Amino acid sequence: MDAKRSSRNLMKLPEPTVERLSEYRRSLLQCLEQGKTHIFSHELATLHHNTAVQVRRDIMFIGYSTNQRKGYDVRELIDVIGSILDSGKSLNIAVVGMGNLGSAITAYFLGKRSKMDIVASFDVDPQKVNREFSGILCHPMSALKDIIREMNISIAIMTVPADSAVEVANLLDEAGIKGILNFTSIPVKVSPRVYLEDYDMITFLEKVAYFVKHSTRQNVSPSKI
Amino acid sequence: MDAKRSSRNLMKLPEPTVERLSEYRRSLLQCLEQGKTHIFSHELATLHHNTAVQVRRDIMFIGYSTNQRKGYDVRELIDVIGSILDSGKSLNIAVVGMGNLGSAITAYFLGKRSKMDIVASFDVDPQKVNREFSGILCHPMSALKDIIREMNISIAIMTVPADSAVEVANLLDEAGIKGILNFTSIPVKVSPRVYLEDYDMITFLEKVAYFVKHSTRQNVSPSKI
DNA sequence: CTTCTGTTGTTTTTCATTTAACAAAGCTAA
DNA sequence: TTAGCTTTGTTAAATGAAAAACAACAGAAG
Repeated sequence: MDAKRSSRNLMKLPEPTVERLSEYRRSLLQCLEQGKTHIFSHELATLHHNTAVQVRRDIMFIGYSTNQRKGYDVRELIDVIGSILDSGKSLNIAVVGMGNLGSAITAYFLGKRSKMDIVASFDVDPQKVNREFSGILCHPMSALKDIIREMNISIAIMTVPADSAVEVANLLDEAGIKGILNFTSIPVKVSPRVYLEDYDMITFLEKVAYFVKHSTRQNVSPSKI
Repeated sequence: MDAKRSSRNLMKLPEPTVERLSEYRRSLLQCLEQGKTHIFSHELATLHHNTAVQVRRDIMFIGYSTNQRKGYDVRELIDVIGSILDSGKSLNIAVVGMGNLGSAITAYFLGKRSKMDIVASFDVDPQKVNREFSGILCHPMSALKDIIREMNISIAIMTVPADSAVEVANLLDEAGIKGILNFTSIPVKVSPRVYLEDYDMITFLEKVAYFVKHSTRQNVSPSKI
């Protein structure tokens, strides 16, 4: 069932692979800054706590290959991953809820990736409305639907208090948003049209706690070169 | 290979299962607040965008069962999940780096879970040292090793700037930390003894972006009841 | 009392992802 | 030039998780 992937990025990649590719790129960009032009599969593997085989397989997946044995060309690899992850049009993003977390995230993302731009933010607090946070203008909640349409925003980052999570999610859904990254600890329901990713930090912390307690586990597989 | 799991929580659970259990508990706690005493498998499933079968299988995994057909007893289920996730001693946590993100996270976690306490924070900035953030005292970076030992801290949340990530990770490693939740966009190396979870928000955002673009995908499986 | 419906618990099957094994090819050095 | 080492690319096996199918059982309704 090897559905032809001759021409790049036509096929849909499995979720874990997409995640890893994003991580690889992050490291590759860093390598570039340090003037590193080539990188071996096992180097990338070490950086991301998995195996060299896994890295090669991922890279094969996206159709890149080098015939050199000096490792992968960093620049080229970044471009190929980019052609998969960024494919085509760039997406506009909004941050909803400009509390501590919201403004931290806005500052954090700023200019980290082309092809993904935070273009607006929202809050109920009149103190915050019409102010800029990290250069991004904060709009009143009441304007949410209109602005999302006008500015062609397709992804929302939800950083509102728990008790308004459901309400806000509904608003976003109605406004025709395409994807939501939910930082709230509340599970929300949206129409199946919307891609929803729940991102609860407590869950991750509990995961770490669990494996710390059952600490026979290693975070690196022993077969790693 | 059904390795006996007669007595609860002896066996190590797979990572995805641990993640889901944590998420279930979050919703269950919410149900409790709303006065809901029983919950069906398909209700939990809807809340978490997976199937009723999956929920039942997870619950079976941890050895809980109800003979009633009124659904699971919310209170009991919370306790059983707790006995797995919180098993035994409670863990002390430190936040390293009290910038925007660090203080946001500190405030966010506050009192959300027993059995996991943020007990200290650290920063290089003299302006921040000796102040309290959300009731947690901020210590100078130089005291990191000592405090970690004194206060028996086993998990660190890393929210420092990118360029000091590696250095801080080494410090934590040397101090004998058991688990690290890395919010930095830099991959760090630690000894295999340490459980490391990288938590890059950009990766998640890129994942959402990818699947928004390839939007044939549904976020809920159609076979969900 | 019996039947029917709705829900759970377990086993089996299917599927996807990871791991391993192997083949090919380029650089290096003798 | 050739032998050997190192690294990649591909195919095949194994593992692990999700889905489906099925069995059991409690309560409701008639």
